[in-house]
Amino acid sequence: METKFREKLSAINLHYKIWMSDKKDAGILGDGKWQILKLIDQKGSLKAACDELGYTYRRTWGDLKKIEKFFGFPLLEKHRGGHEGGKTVLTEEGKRLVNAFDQFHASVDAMIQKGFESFIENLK
Amino acid sequence: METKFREKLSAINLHYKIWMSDKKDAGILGDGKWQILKLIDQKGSLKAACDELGYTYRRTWGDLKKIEKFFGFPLLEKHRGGHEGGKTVLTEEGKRLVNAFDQFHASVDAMIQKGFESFIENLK
DNA sequence: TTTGGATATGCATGGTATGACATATCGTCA
DNA sequence: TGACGATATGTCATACCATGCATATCCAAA
Repeated sequence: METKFREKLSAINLHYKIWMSDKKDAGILGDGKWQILKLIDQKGSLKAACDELGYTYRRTWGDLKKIEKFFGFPLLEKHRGGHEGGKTVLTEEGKRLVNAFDQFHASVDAMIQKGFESFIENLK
Repeated sequence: METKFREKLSAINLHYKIWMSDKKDAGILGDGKWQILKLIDQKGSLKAACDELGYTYRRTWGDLKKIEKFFGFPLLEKHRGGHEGGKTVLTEEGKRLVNAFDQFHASVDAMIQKGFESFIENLK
């Protein structure tokens, strides 16, 4: 089947976002916070993680505050002071959350890609 | 396994968005346009569809213009004038696009829900 | 040939998200 | 014990986008 769509299909880029919210739809965890949590733990520093991802410290700090407020317990071990200025790593719960989201995301990634390919086929 | 997360898990709502864009990341088709396209065809009217979904006519009109500009051919048959003021229905291509997105969305819906349940289980 | 209601489009404005800036606090190590 | 650099937090400016308002255009039916 030849359709008018054919020549445009390769110009289409697929995007998607998954996130979780509380009852009031205030964002809790999404791709952004997930990434930054992972990188914070890897680098041992909130600031360093922000710098690398190009996020502002101010904003990220607010995001992390929200997610911890929602759960009611810390996901991060934050330390101020010291010669290095401070450091931040994930708590056990933080690691658990990130790992769960890792798995979720990986399974969704694969499926969405497959579904998108079918979508394109259907338009050919 | 009993974790600190347990009591909060039921308060978490899952959301996701799928959309397509051109190379410049200008939105082409997403949940909003998909819904409105379907409803326009059903109602035979752009205005009626906007009213029902609570979208502004002004905005929706702009959205539809973008998607048609991207594809380079009409997805809608728009008629002005007449006693009824005018009417709008999908072209063959419009229907084809909506149907393809219908299928895509349905398959993703089911899969994401399943993945989310596993995510919750992992946190228990 | 007039009327009515939907399509079509420009523009002004106001609210919100975001970033930029400022500054306080902390604690370890040299 | 003082200096350093990261954590922690308030505030203000602004850029963006959604919304609303206004208005032009069209044509079938009465």
